[in-house]
Amino acid sequence: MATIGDVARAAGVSRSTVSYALSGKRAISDETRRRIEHAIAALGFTPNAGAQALATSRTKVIGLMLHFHEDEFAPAVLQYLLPISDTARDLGYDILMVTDEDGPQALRRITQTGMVDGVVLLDVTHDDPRLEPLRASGKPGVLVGLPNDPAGLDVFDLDFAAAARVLLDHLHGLGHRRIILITPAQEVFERGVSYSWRFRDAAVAHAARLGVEVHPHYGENEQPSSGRALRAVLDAHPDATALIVHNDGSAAPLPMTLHGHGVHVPERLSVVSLYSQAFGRAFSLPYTAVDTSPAELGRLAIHQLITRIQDGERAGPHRVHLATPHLTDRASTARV
Amino acid sequence: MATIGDVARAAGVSRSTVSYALSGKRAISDETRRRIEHAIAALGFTPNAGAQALATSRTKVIGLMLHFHEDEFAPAVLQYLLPISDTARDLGYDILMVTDEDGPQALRRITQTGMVDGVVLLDVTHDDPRLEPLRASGKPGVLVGLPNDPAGLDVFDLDFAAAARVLLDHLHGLGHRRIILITPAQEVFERGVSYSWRFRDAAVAHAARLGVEVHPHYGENEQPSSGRALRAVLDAHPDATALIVHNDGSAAPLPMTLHGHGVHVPERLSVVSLYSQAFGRAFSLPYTAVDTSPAELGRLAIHQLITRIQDGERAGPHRVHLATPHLTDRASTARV
DNA sequence: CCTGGCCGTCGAACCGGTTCGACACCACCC
DNA sequence: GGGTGGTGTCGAACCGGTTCGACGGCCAGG
Repeated sequence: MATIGDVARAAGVSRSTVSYALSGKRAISDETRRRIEHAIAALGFTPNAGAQALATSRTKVIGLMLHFHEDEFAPAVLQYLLPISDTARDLGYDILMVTDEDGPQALRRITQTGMVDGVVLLDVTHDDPRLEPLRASGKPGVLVGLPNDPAGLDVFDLDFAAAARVLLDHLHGLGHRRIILITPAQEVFERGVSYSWRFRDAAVAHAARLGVEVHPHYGENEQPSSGRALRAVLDAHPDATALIVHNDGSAAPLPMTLHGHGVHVPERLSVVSLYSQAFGRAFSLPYTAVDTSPAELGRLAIHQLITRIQDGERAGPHRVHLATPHLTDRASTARV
Repeated sequence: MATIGDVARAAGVSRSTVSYALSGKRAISDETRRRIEHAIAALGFTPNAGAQALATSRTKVIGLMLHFHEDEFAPAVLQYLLPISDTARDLGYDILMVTDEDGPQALRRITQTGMVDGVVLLDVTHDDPRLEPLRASGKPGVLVGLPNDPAGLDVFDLDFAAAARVLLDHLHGLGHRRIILITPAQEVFERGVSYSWRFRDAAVAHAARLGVEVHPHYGENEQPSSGRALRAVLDAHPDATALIVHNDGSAAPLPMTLHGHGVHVPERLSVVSLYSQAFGRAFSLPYTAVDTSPAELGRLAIHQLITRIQDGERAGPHRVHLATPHLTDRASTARV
């Protein structure tokens, strides 16, 4: 593997001149630049990442921390991965994907060794144990998921409370007054993933204001328990006219579940949910839903992170960005 | 951030002594080791990854190259990600995840800059353009997916031809003589993903040997086209008694599709497929199927890669490992 | 008592980049 | 004609580790 010294020798200049030609931080004569470029092409020179990192304390790598939990639906996480990776690459950064069981320790490892310039945390919980080591590391960090105290970090998440109100308003406008809500699994609440209660509590509160009955029930993540649970809930509320599903694991098999129970949508039951376009396409979900736009959030998160990596203090105060939910009407709701 | 020099000073020894205490490559007295460990704990020292990489030409990072294609079902790729990441971490390696559009160039970037010690390629095609730059890089590489010429690289994949025979034998044993085969989408064949024709061609050949009719049809990846296509195929072969589905995108919505068409399994139609346990669970698939065991393949691939990184030549000749398929009977087949 | 060998430690060189200060050269201006 | 300023290049130091050769001290063996 050719080094910058080899290039310098081939071009008949010093190593520093080659470095400046590459970085453009000092002026280089056309003639010299030409010879250097020639030598680089001839030798197939590529700067060594380790040496560059050592000299500049910059690695051009971003850490992406995620963890697949038993209680959550794996394909859901995937939707964030790709946009984050693609956006980072467009901006010249690579992604170090970390899925360790022990998040805080893994975080310390990648930050303190200087492997990464910044970190994205996915699936952040209310009292996430990764936040403290992240702050202590001094590296820029951006969160997907809203914690209790996001001080010193940037947050990008959907405004789940607003999403609840949008969906309720939609159903209320069509005359629905008795509504079933399938929430994330109980373990998700217990793990402290705040979107679970941000949505549910806002739904309950808004329902009270509208004079609507909302009956929340914990969803399950896998079939067939998910289907059985849903049937039990439907049976328990025979007079309910609408269903809100806030649970990927329950939404994915929903068409089959409802069909299996002979429930016609929207004639017998109006159904609304929350999921991304990609998710809906993969699982063929035909429901009116709030778009959770993971691609959009991932893009924003990476842009913010890289701005902070490159501009430091000048990037301004830390932000909590809660994206405004948008409803996509797919005609799965009807007037009562 | 504390450096090895700071530790040396605090412990009253030289930098090299600290290095040897850390690596264990030379003997260190108990007394000195104690002082060094003390200093390390007090200063919170962690060796700098860039410096270490520069000095040793080892990064303890593995490149993982994948790409999400339009014509393939996203959740399928995910199944490989986690086991690969977990296994690597267990063995002390981190994962650099690369999803670039331009695979060969991305591969050159991560190998020639010395960012990674080795590379895993997912979803390898018959004539994969990433193989040549990978070989040229001189870094160990392991493939998931069987290419035309795997010289110099290790391959881990399911034996799809054997899988076809296992499934056909199973159906043949139950008396089925007219069988529909849903293959991967046509674009997958055209992209050169060899498992598509390895399975189909073996099925056709084996069927001829058994005296069974097999009718292959390209599947689609998304609903509702996938369902429509299936119905058309079923109508075209009204006398078929069994269905083999070799297509994640068609398998995922299969229960709903069949249910929607009023096809009872296994009374009216015996159904077999190929998918992993995790995939089947996520999509609630109740079919007798060959287990594609992505977790197992991922684990093996990483172990082999790391052996090769650490042992070089001594790791022995390159292997093409085609895993023997195993059938999990879920009672979705019946005697004719 | 001397010698040989092992043990534990040190200093220096090296890995491959970046960056600072110095300086030669030239044009320009007064 | 001498000072000024800008341009282009160089050498040296530095980033933070690893590793090689050297060496002093100690113990065992002859």
